Amino acid sequence: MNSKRLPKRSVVGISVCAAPGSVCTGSLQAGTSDTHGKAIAAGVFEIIQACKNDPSTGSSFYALMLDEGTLKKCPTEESVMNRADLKTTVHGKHSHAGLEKIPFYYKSEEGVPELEQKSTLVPNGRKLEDRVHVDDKRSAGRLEDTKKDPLPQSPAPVHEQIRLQMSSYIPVPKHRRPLGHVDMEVMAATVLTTLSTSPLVLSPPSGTPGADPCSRGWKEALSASYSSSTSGNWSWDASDQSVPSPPSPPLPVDTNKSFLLSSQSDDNIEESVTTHFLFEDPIPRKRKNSMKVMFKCLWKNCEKVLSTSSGIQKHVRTVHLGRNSDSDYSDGEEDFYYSEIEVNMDSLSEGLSSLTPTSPTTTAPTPSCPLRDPPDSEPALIRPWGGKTLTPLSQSAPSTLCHIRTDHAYQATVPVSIPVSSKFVPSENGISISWQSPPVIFKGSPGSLTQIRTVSIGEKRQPLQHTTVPKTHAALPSAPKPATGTRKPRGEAKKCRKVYGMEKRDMWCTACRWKKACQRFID
DNA sequence: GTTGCCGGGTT
DNA sequence: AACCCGGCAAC
Repeated sequence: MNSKRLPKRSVVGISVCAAPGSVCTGSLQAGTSDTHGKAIAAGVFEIIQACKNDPSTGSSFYALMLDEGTLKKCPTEESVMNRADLKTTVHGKHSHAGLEKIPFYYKSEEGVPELEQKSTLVPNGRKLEDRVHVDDKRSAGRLEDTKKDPLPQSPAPVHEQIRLQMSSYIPVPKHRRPLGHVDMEVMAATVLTTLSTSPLVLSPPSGTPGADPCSRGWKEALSASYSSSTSGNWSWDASDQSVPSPPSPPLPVDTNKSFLLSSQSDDNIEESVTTHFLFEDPIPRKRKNSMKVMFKCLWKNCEKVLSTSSGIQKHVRTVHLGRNSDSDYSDGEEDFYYSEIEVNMDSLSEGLSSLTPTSPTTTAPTPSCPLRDPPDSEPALIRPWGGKTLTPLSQSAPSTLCHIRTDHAYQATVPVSIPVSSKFVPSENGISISWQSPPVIFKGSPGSLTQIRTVSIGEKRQPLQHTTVPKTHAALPSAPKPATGTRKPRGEAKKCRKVYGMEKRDMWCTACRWKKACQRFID
């Protein structure tokens, strides 16, 4: 993928696995073609609504729903595994590593399918791409064996074959209109609810070896997807070394989102909730604690943050993608250009509360990274703390936070008060926040956040070395500033006035000369 | 009273 | 943005 803008995606697959006795759902969607453009099961779309293990029989049940609305029940995982139209495998005896990330199949704009496998956990030492190919070949071969039809050209035969292969299925009226994704999710929720009431679910057995890794894998997959969707840096998990350099803006693809991406609906919040419900994601509970999910535009130099995904989608679609603002049509491409972030609303409100006329920081300009040296009015004075050189990287990244430790930097506040420098603008799409900081995940209690300032010890100060702000630095939404309206306590360090005296006022730092907070002897 | 510095004004 | 200063609050 060399292009910065990823091709449109049409299909996303998500693996599904379940702990013994547990329930999980996900979508498993057969693509229209494999990585070589070979058509397999074109048009077949199905979702594994749920699966659970039956320890008494050792088998698993899979509830499958085909795109025409047929709900099927597969008594064994093999019956799922052997499905010719499945591009990916559900957990099985041969994938005991448990965690599999299913490749994301993107359909490029040229119509040439591409495999965008971003993250691969190799269960059996095999690359997942290889695995997919093998599976595809195996599937194709099975088709050939059974039907003597080398390449099924239409979905209909495949469907028929699926029906033949299924040991049982739950019939659904065929004349039913094709399900929308929301309907599918509702149905999935229904299935989930049904299954979750099973005693097997309520008292999961302690471990069938074959299924246990699945549970772990599922949890890990969830965890990985969540972390990747909220970490703010768009690196994949540690096992993922095959990620190409991310496009600009980075690609926020995670499992959950991939699940959602199959939908063209604008109402992704509801979907998200549904998804969380379906996945029994602990995230909502976590977020109850004043954590609000915001959606941040990842477009370069765009810091737009909206409270709703539809809003950010519309923003991306209209502002960056140049789509018609009237049209709600979404091909999902916008999803690449925004990410989900968590905002600690407590911190935010705290920051907002400081946006009062009495706030001493409201006029704080956005931290910037001036490359130039400040005009040095004191050539004889050694100032190791001033005039540091910034790397080109820090220049090119406007959102990169930089410490400014020049004598003129008194106006540049320490970049910690993100909410303070935020603009909180209500909009029709929800709350819009614009800030000049990188995507930040606010985690942990605000009380644990401390304002980081360069510590000076007397006049022997080390050159500023942590130009690149540590990650923890960015996670300082609301440095516990003194209560709004109160002054910053007077520092302990001597200031230029005391050090140099009035007679050497020209040796003072500029801030001191201007009766600003001393920048040379920072507390 | 001294000192630090915020807020605001001027250039 | 750089510069300046009134005024406030902590010492």
